[in-house]
Order: sequence, then structure tokens, then C-alpha cells
Amino acid sequence: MELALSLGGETPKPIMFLEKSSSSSSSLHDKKVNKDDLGFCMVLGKCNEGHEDENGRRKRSRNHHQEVTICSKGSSSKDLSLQLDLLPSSKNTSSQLGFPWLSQNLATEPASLTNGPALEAEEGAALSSPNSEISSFQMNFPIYKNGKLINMKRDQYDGDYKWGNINNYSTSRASDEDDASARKKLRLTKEQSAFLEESFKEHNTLNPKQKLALAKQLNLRPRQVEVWFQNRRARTKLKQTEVDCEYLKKCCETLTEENKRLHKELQELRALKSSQPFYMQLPATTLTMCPSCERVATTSATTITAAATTTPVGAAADTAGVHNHKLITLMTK
DNA sequence: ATGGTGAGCACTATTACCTCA
DNA sequence: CATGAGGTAATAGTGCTCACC
Repeated sequence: MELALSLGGETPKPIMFLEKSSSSSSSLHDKKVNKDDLGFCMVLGKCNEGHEDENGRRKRSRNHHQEVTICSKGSSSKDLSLQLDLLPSSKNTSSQLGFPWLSQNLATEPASLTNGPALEAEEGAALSSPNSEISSFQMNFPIYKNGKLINMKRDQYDGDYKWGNINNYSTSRASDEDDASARKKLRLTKEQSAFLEESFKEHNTLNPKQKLALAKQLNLRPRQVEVWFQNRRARTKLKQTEVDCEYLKKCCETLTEENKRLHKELQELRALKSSQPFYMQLPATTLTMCPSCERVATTSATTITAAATTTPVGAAADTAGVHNHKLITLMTK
């Protein structure tokens, strides 16, 4: 970390900690960064997401409402009452999925879950859009017209209506489906949350097979697992941001103090210099400071130059068993 | 080889419900 | 009991990548 010290009494310049491309989509590229790289990196400044085009309109090449509309296609199908088994069939699934903790649980699954067609169905579901999940459930479908929900208030409409819910509603909801106004929010059980946490420690992203296996394991919809992981990643990022901000704040305070101290020291040295008789003034006064012991020594330029040319400063200090003296040299007239 | 398109996934921002002090 | 704050499941909108045509 570098400390910029301005001379001559002008306004101190902003302190630069790190430089990073100001690409507007930088945040979106985080996923391309090695997730294990916890190196500290933070950008201060405005992030221009640029989500609007030159006319100020929101740009979107694909409208996800279209996907929801596709749900309606399923509503005409009698397949809606068909329950699909989505569990991966292999006993080695857990190792394939990278969830060693899954092995015992999957091994106890009923044999009926291991038939070939089930796996094919699962694979198909895994590779298709979330809409494919809806074929397993009966529900009231929202009806869209020109992308707008017309048969249900927005706050009555959520995933439970959209995709159905095999978790808590699969039995009870069937009896009170008519009561569309009673929106209930799913609360994951402690066991489910703990299980998801464990899997998150293993992988903070899921491939489709892992997602399906987890969903089956926890008796949740794959979409719920997916959403949980999304929110979990967001929480992690938020926490990390808070930690980073705290760290930056401390750094800033420390550097501000350091800057003040150095300014004060500089003023003292200038005062000292101006008070010295003319004949005592060297052509150039070299001030050296050790950041570790924070002492300033006044030497002649020739002395420090000689030292620098004969011995690398850090090496000399290290061999002498002394802390690394990085000399900050202030040349004054 | 190149460009358009759709699917899938990740991300952020936001909403809405639930819990608890 | 009412209420506000905080937590979190879920949704919406967007960008990026990849496969396919």
C-alpha cells in the first residue's frame, strides 16, 4: 500500500488503494473470478450498470414473462397431475455430485426411484428450464395477457401458484386452493437449512444434478434450492462487503493519521532548515524515514546515495537481523 | 466463418411474508 | 395486542455464455 504525500502544502490528494477496471459489468463478472480467491479487492466509486439504452428504456432481449406464459401451455395438459421422480438413480450419485454427505441418504432411497425412465425424466428436467418443473403439480395457473397478470393480484401470485409446491402445500394446499388470497411464505426447517448450509460449504453453486438431488433430499422444489443458493450467495457477498468496508475505513483512518503526522514532520523540518545558518545548508538535504520505527534521520545526499549503491537496503537490514528499512526519501531544496 | 436466437444460469434489486423484541 | 425492524423466500429484470441453425 502506498502513501501519497503531497509537498508544498497543497491539498492532499485522494489515496489510491487499488486500481481496477471500471468496466460497468465488473460485478457481473465476479462469477468468472476464482471463488476461492479471497484476496482483498474493492473498488470505490460509482458503478454504472448501464441497464438502459440510449433512449432510457430498459433493455431486455428476452422477456421472462414469456417463460411464465409457457406455464399456461401446461395448464391444458392432463400431465399436470403426474408426479415425476427426479432422483438420480446411481448410488454413486453423491460422489458424482460432489456431495459426500449425500451418499448415505441417497442410498436409502426406494428402489422405485432408480428406474431408468425416472432418470431420463430427471435428466430432462435438469436440462430444461424451470418451467418443466410445473408439470409435476396441480395448481391454479396465472393467466397472462400481453405479459400482464390478469386473473390474480400480484401479491397473491408467487412461486406457490406459479410452480406448485411439493413441500408444505402438496397436501394442504390442495384443500384450500380456492383460498388464493392466503399467501403463505415457506419457511425452511432447521434441518433443511442446515443441510443447505452444508452443501453450500461444499459448493456455493450447483449444477443441475446437484440441485435436483438436494431438492429430492430435502423434499423441496429444485427452484427453491436454486433460490436458496442465490440468496445465500447474496448474503455472503453482502457480509464480505461489510467486512471490506470496515477494513477500508480503518485503513483510511490510519493513513489519514499518517498523512497528518508526516505533514507536521515536514513542517518542522522546513522550519529547522530555514533557521539554520546558510553555511550549514547542504546542497540537498536527504531525510530518511523508517516506516517500522517511524524515525526520521537527516543525512547528506551523498551518504544515502552511497549506501544505496553499495548495498541493497532491505538486504542489508535483513542480514543484520533488523527490520526491513524501506527508506522514504524526501529531497528538499 | 459468422451472426441471430433461445436456453440456462448467475447476479442485483426489490417485494412480501414471517418472526421476534 | 400492536408495531417496527430484521431475516429471508421468492420474483423481476438483466447480462453472459453456449449450442444450434
